[in-house]
Amino acid sequence: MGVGPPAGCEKVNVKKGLWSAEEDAKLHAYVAAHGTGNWTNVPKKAGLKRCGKSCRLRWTNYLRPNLKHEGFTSQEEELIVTLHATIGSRWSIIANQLPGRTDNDVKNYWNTKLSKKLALHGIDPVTHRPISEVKHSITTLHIAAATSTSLLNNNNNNNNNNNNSLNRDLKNILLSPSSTTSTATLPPRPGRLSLTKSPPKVHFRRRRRRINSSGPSTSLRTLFVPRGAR
DNA sequence: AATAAATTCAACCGCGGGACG
DNA sequence: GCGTCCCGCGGTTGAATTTAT
Repeated sequence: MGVGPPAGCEKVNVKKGLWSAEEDAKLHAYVAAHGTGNWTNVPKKAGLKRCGKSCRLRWTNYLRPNLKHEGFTSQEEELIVTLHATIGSRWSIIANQLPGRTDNDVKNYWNTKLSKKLALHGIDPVTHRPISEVKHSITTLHIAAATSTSLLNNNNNNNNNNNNSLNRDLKNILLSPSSTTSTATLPPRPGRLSLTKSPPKVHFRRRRRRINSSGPSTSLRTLFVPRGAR
């Protein structure tokens, strides 16, 4: 898995980069005639020098009908912030709540606008807590790190066993520069799934179900089901 | 007007995981 | 159970565009 390029993407003459209007028209015409499904074969059948993955992305993020291409409304903004505070960067789930928006749209909008907007208002965009509160947590963490370092140094004197690497890793986590700018090592906030960039996927897992549609092809539906459920 | 810096966003990448033979 | 195919996701990149100097 994940070894080498996806099928159809290994050719040297496969085009990359921005799509031309002509390519868009070809893809649009193909999907209109045959529907979506098995993207691997789409480039060949549609007469495109692209890999299937690129075609799928172009379709889902840009050409698909009913997509909104105008700016986000304040209501949409509010919903994104609320959902991000609850479930973190699960862009596809957030986008599902916003008709006409793609996960890529939402992700880009968050990264370029909303996170900065929140920071401007003194809200940490990762934790959604006031930045002053987060800074206090970081200071506390630094004190804890210093204490840990001191303890580790004492315990490791004349001791060259396997625990050294374990302690070194612990030190690295506690003392890493990222811990001063990120809350990844802070304890989870009650009522939230996680504080990390990608909340742990213990609550949901993606399941795809092949469904028979009335259209010219079958397609897959993504479902989110609790872990352990079949 | 020139150009450097910042911003935007479409597209790419790598990976996880379901379907299926 | 295993291997392969394929799709979808989140993170990242970089070209195009805009803004600042």
